[in-house]
Amino acid sequence: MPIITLPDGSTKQFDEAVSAMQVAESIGAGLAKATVAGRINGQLVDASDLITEDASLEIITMRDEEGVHIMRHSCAHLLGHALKQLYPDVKMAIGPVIDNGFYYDIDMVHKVTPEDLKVIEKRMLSLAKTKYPVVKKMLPREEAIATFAERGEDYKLELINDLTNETKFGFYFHEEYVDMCVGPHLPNMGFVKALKLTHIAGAYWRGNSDNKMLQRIYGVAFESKPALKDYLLMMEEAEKRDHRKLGKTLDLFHLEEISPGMAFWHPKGTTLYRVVEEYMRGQLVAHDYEEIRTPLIMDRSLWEKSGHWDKFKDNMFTTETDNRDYAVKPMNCPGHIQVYNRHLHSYKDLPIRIAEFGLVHRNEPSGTLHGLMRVRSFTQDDAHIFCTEDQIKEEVQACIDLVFETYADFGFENIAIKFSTRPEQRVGSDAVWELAETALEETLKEANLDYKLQPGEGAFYGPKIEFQLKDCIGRVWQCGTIQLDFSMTQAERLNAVYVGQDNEKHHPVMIHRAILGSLERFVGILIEHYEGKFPTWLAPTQCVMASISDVHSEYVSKMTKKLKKHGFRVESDLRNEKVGFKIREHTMQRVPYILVVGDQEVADGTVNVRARGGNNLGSFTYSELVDLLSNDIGKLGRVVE
RNA sequence: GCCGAAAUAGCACAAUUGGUAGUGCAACUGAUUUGUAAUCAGUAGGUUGUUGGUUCAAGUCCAAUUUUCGGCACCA
Repeated sequence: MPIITLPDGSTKQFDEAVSAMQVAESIGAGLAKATVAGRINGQLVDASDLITEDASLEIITMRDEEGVHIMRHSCAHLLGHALKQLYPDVKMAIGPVIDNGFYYDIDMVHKVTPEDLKVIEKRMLSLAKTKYPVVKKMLPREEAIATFAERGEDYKLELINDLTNETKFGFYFHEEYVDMCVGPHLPNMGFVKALKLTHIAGAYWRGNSDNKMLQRIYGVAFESKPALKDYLLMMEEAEKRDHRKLGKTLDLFHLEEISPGMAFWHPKGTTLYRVVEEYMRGQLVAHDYEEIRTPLIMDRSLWEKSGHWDKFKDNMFTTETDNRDYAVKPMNCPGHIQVYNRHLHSYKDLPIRIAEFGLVHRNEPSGTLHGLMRVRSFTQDDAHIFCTEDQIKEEVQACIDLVFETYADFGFENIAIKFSTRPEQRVGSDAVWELAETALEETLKEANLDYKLQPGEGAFYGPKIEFQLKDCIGRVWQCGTIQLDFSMTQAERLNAVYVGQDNEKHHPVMIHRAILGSLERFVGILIEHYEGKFPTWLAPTQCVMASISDVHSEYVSKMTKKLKKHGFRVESDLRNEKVGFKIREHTMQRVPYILVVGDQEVADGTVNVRARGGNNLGSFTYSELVDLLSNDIGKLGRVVE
C-alpha cells in the first residue's frame, strides 16, 4: 500500500503497487498524457515501472530537461526501428544520448549516404507519428540472449555476455523492433516531433581501434519543431565564426598542402599572434619566470633518456646528418633540464621557473589535423618549475591563479577543468604517482574548483590538470595544463639535482605548465570566441583613417603617422573611393574604429569616429582620440559587468 | 592511422545524359573627387589538387595518390 509523496508535499495512497503513469492518471488526464517518465526517490524510472513501497515521486514531462533527454534516447531506438525496416541485415551496436541529440553505431554492408539519411529520417518521423506505445519488459538472461540471437544482433549479445552480474535486462519493444537499455524511455513515440539526422561517421566498436569500425549515424532532436529550427539556425550562425573561415576573410593565416598542419601566418594574423605572445611575456615577468630559448633539433639519445622516444617516436620528426640521429623537439622539457643542469643549484634557489615560447613539431596522425586547433607545428607558452615537494602546492596554486587571470584578460569565463590520473603506459612507481596525484587533487580541492576526473588520461610521466575552452560549435579543446612530474629529474632519466639543507644532492620536482597551451590553438579559439571582432588591444588593425577625397590625404597621412608613433596599429585609406565603400570594407574587416576625415575635420583639426557596430561617436581631437584608444586598449578583453 | 565525403580563377559558387569551363566579389586600367555598409565602364585571370587509364571526346567515368571536411582512435 504505497504512499506517494509528490513534489508539492501532498501525498496519495494506493491500494497496490502503482506506476508513475498511474499516479499521473489519478491526478489528471492531461498530466498522464504529458508523462514521459518518473523520478522515484531521486531515481529516474520508466513511467510504467511499478512502485511498491512508500516513495517520493516526480512526474517527468517534456518540460523537464530529463524529459527531452529521454526523448532523445528513445530517438536512438526509433533510428534502429527505421533502419531495421529499411535494411533488415543491419546489426545494432550502441545508441546513446549526446548533447542535443543521439547517435547509433551500426554494422552493415551498405554504406549509408547523406541521401539515405533523408529516407531514414522520413521513416523515423512517420513511425513516430503513429504514436505507437513503447513496451518495456525485463527479460531473464536466457530469454534476452534468445531474443537477440534470433535477430542476429551479435553486438547486443556481446554486451549481454559482458554484463556478467546482471540477471535481468531491460527490453524495449518498439512494435517489431526491440532494443536493450537501462532506460528510461518514452511511454509512446508521440513525443518525438522534431528530429534531424545530421551526419554519418566511422566509429570503432567499443571505442577500441583494434576492433571493427562501425558506421555511426548522428541525429539531433528537440521537444518541438521551432526548438529544432532554432538550434539549426544557431549552428548555422556558429559555423560562420569558424576560425578557418575567418582566417581567410580576415586574411590572418592560411594552410596549404605543401606543409600539412603548419600555418602560414599573414601580417594581420602575425600581429594578433604577437600581441598574445607579448601579453604572455608580460605575465612571465610579473610572475617571476625567466625566459630562455632552446634548440629545435637535439640528439636522439636525449629523447631516449627522457622516455619520449619510447612512447612517441612514431609521432616525432627526425633528421640525420653526419651519421647522427636527431629529433625535432616535440616538447621543451628536456631542453629546459639541460639549461637547469648547467649550474649546481641550492635548495635556496628553488623554485626556479624557466619559460620558453617553444616551437615544437609533432607528427600528428593525418586524420587529426584541424585548422589551427590541432597542428603539427606550434608554439607552446611552456614553462617548467623546478621545486621541492614542499613547494608543489603553492606553485600549482600560483599556476591555477595565472590561468584564471590570463583567461579573464582574454574574455573567457567558461573554463572546464579536468584532472587526469595515471595512464596504463607510464614511468615512475605507484608510490610516486600516488604522491603526485594527491598533491594536484588537493590543490584543486583547496582552490574550491569544480573539476572532472579523467582516470587514465594523465601524461606518461605524471598526472595533469587541464583547462579546456570551447570552439564555435561546442567542441572542447585543451588549452592550459599543469603537470606534475617526479620522474624526468631522476638520475636514470635527465638527472636534475639541487643541494639540500643537508648538503646532499636531491632531485627536484618538475611542474610542466602551459597557460595558453598552443599559441596556434589559443589564437584559433580567440578568433571564434570574438567572431573576429577582437577587442581593441588584440585587433590587428585598431583603426583605419579614411579620407573623403584627395584634398584630405595629407592631413590623414600626418595624423596616421602621429598615431603610429604613439604605438597604435592604425592604417590610412586614401583610395579614390566613396566613403561609404571604405566604411563597408573596414566594417567587414571588423576594424574597431573607423576615423573619417573630410573638410570639416581638416578645418577643426579633428577626426570623426565611427565605432565598430555603427555608432558614430562624433568629432575627436587628437588627444581625445588617444584617450579613447588608450582606455579601450587598457581594458584588455575583460568582460565588464 | 581508420570510416565516409569533397577538391573548378585570390574568395564564394555554376557547368543537362561525357560534347567550346562560366557568374559574382576581389585584382588591374580608365573615368569619377565622393560625408558613414557597395560609383560607372573596360581588361585580365584556369593544363578543373596530382598521376595514370577508358573514350572520337573527360571538370564529368575508372584507378592510384595528396590535401581538406565530418567523426572515431590518438594527443607528451
